[in-house]
Amino acid sequence: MAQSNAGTKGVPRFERESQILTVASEVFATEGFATTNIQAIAEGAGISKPLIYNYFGSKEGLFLACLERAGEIVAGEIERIANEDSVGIERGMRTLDGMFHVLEDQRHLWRLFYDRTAPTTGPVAAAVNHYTERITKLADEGVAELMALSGVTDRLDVSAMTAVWMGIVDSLMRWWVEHPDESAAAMTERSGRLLAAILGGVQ
Amino acid sequence: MAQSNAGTKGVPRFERESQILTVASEVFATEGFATTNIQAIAEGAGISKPLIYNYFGSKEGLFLACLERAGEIVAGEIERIANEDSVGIERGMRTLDGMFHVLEDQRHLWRLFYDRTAPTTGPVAAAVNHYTERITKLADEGVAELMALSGVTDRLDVSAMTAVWMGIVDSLMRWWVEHPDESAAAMTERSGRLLAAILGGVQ
DNA sequence: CAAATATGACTGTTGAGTAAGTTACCACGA
DNA sequence: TCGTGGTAACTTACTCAACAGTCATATTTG
Repeated sequence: MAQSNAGTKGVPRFERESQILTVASEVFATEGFATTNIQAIAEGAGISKPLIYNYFGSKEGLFLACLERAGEIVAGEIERIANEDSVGIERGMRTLDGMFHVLEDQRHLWRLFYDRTAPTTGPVAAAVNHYTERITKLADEGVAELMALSGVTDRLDVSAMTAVWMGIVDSLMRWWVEHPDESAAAMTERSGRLLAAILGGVQ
Repeated sequence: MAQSNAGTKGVPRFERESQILTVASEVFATEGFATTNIQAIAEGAGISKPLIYNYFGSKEGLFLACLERAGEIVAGEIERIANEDSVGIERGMRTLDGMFHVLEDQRHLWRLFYDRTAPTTGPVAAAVNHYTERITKLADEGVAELMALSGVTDRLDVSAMTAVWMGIVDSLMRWWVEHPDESAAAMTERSGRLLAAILGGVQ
């Protein structure tokens, strides 16, 4: 059969992989793993489906690669900030600021880890666990510190508060995705105003 | 062909529908619309797939019925509390308490409205919009009131804070699903302690 | 026996994954 | 500087399984 469109376009593997990952991360993060159509990713990247399978092996393999790239960015930044010497609310605000800055041009990446339709066993589940644990561990540590300042040490309370904190970050990220004109710096400032409003509105 | 298992089992339609909805809501809410297998719901309810199609027409029809049942419960309760006369943080805490109580035996229902894999057009999308708007409208109103106490009136700030507030409720619900032994009353008390910790931990 | 409740066994489509090949690039020898 | 062969990049056209949805038929109840 005539396959007149085949043949290399001179794009080296690494570059093509990275381009595919960019497209795939956005699609996976917005549609969810199960709903995502590999064909659509191929079209979005301007290539054919088999090339994706050549490079990533399977849909899971592709998703895994997306997770790893995103996970290193997010977990790396959170760990970097945890190693600074802020505590309590201050540490929370710095973490938010860090997230806004590293994810400014790829805001959706955060959502890759909150996908109910992703496989719950195998390497994907392992990677999700790995990164969420790295992130949750530091969140939990920060939250425990904050709560201790008010004399709360109950493990369940700390665990619930950690869930709430992660939920807050998640909400802000989602809100940010829907407001593409807002800069990272603007988001940091906004977060500060929201905090102040809570603290001031209680009387 | 011999279909020896057919024939009525004496369960009237309304009762069967309601039983199917209970099973379906839980599966849809935990797996997501796209990943959910109708066959699995049928097995969970101890009936066959065609019966579901007889009663609900399609997968979307079934999901829609779940949404409507859950939506009325949640939106109804939030509206009831909004008509009371609390404001600010107090109103937020009462809303939480209301949610914990009406959803105590069906905690996952809340998640039905946060499904990225649900259809984005047609009657399902319309229902999701209808209920999230009813809920968000009241949340936004409450949040605007709270923020006004601190002198914040910026629309974007209020909108972001509403997103955060809904995210907090969502996180607590999710945490609750993972801690089935906690009662509604315990959750309300816990929420109070978490709030106090934030307010106290800032100095 | 009419209507309601119920099912086994099918169809059709969608989409993950693959087989088999085509085309461009590049290092090397003459 | 011009073949030439090896390899990396790339595609068309398929297979196959899962699952939404349907059809024809069976059983019970009033």
